[in-house]
Amino acid sequence: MGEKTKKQLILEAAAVLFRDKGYPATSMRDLARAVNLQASSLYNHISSKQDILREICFGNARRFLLGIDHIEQHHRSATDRVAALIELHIQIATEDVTSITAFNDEWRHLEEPALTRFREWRKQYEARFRRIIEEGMENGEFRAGDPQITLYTVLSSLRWVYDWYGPNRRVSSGKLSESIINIIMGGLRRGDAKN
Amino acid sequence: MGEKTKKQLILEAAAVLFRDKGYPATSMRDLARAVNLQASSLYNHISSKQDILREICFGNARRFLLGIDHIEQHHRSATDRVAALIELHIQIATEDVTSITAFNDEWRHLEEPALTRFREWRKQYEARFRRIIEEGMENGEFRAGDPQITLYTVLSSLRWVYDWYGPNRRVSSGKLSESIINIIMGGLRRGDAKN
DNA sequence: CCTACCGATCGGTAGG
DNA sequence: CCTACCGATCGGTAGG
Repeated sequence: MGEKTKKQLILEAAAVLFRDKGYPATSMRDLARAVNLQASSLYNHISSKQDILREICFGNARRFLLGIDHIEQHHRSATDRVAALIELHIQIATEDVTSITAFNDEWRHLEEPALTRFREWRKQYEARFRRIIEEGMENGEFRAGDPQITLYTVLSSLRWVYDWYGPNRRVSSGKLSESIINIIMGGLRRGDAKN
Repeated sequence: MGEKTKKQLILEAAAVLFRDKGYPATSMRDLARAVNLQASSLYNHISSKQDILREICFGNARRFLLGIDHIEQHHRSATDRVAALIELHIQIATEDVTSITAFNDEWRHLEEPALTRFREWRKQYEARFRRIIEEGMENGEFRAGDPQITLYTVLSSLRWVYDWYGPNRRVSSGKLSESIINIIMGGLRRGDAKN
């Protein structure tokens, strides 16, 4: 179990470096220095640089998929489900900012076959999210619109939290979710303004 | 002027490579191959790899700053200004997708002093955008909220267009702007739903 | 977990 | 615009 902890330390240090410099610009010597090891000693805990990226990306993909599983089971209306999904993204982002940023920005450096698997998972996640938006549009909870454009606008609007939360924790995770849910659900415009 | 054209070709090829592989993973040999040159011959047109990144990032920063200049002069209400800013982002993204993606994702690989200068420009742009949101909240056009959180949510919601537009041109730039303005201004929820 | 080291590739220069 | 080449650094292995 001493082994296990060391590997975890390496993965965490790698996430920080990948976030700050990106995967290709992070050398195994950088990483070794961060955990007080020689570069060659890293290979007692991980099998390759690519292996580290895969663990980070797959681990986070899993968190999102488990999250949407739970939400589909415990919420019924499209409004509740979208609100819960927004909360999920904020919660994941705020409880492990560095890992999620690496996941978001560096997945494209995955090699095959991991890359295809990762894209598959993401496609599934997006399809389920889009289905919820479509249901909301069909049953009148949401205004009509292009579900794909709506999906990407919502998903994308959550991404800044990954880059921003951490150095700027002046706002609690709960307050942040509430603010963002308000903006996404209700828009900028005041409710009593002209349509 | 043959020189000038060749440099432009190099910058465009570099933008494609930076978008696809990222700045650190793009080698000067990759770039040379893309423009049918030997790696060493690139240096007759550009002075360094860093020089290419700087031109791409500064050029796009300029487009955004000129855009917001124009909007502040020609629009008065916060609603019009935010709508015009959204259109600006979509327009810039759709008329030169590759360059803008490199600008968005690779600027952090700028070296000093370019990095500081770039951050400065971005800070100014964000401050002006935020000021418009604050004015809208003060005069009642927009619902009250945290201007900083609102700013980032709006800015971020526009970012997916950079990654997505290009292979997916099934939607015109105008239609896309209209849809996104609707979502950001009015939110997901139907206007007649409970608050 | 270390020392020693590998072949490959990097950004860039010299010189023409 | 090319050939030839530089020192530095890369991810990773051998062997203990």
